[in-house]
Amino acid sequence: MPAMKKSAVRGSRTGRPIMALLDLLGRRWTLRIIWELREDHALTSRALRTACDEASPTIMQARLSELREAGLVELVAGDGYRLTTLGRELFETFVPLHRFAERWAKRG
Amino acid sequence: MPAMKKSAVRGSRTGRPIMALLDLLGRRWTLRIIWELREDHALTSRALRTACDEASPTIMQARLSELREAGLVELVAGDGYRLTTLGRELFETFVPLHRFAERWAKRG
DNA sequence: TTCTCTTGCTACAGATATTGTAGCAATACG
DNA sequence: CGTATTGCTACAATATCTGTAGCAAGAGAA
Repeated sequence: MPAMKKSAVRGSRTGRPIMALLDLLGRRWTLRIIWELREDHALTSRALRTACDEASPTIMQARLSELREAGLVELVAGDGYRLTTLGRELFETFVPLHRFAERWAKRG
Repeated sequence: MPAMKKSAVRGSRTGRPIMALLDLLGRRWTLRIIWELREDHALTSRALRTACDEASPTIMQARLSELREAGLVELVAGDGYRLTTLGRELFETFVPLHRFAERWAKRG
C-alpha cells in the first residue's frame, strides 16, 4: 500500500499553525526525539533509537520522516540525523520546559 | 492498595523529570487540552471536547485524569476544568511555541 | 413526586497506532 | 570474499484511540 499518505499533520485543516504543531508534537516519541537531538552533533538512527529507550524502528522512522517533512530534522549523509535551524529554534522553546520539569517533579 | 496501575507517566523510571514530562505531554490531546484551557475561565468536560475537535469522551477522560494526577489540571465542582497554578506555569512555556508555529507555517 | 436538562464519566466494538522481531539493500572496511 | 555498519521496511501481536451509546447524580421546574 503505497503512496497515498494521510495528511502529515492532523489538525492542519483548521489552518491554525499552532494546532498543526501541537498535533505533530503530540505523537509518541516526537518530543523525545527533538530532545535527544539537542546536542549539536548528529545521531545515527540507531544511536537515536538507543537514546529513546530502544523505541521500535518502525515508529522511529515514521516520526523521523514526519519531522524531516516538517523541516525540523534533517539527515546528513554519512553523519546522521540532526536538528535543522528551524528545529533548533523549536528546541529553544523547550528549555524553560526543562526547568519546569524539575519544579513539577517536586510537586505535592 | 489498588493494585499497581501501570505507571501514570511512562519513562519516569529513568528518574529524569523531563523524560516523564515529555512522555506525559506526548500523548494525543494532552498538549491540545492544556492549550484550550489557557483562558482563565473553566471549561466543562463537554465544552472541552468541543474545543478539541470533538475528541472521544473515553480518551478525553483518560487525559484529564492523567493531567489531574499530574497536578496540572483541576476539576472545580460546579464550574469545570481549569489549569492549576502549576499547569498555568507549564502553559507559559508554550507561549513562545505559538510564535514559533507562525514562523514554522511559513517555512519552505 | 416526576419530567427534563445538564454535569462527569464509562462500556464496548471497530479502527488506528505502536511494538518487537526479523530482515532487506547499500556502503565501507578488511 | 567475508563482517561490519548505515537507513529503512515487513509483519503480526499489542496497545491505544475513536465513535456511539448510555449511566448515575445533581439542579430546576411543575
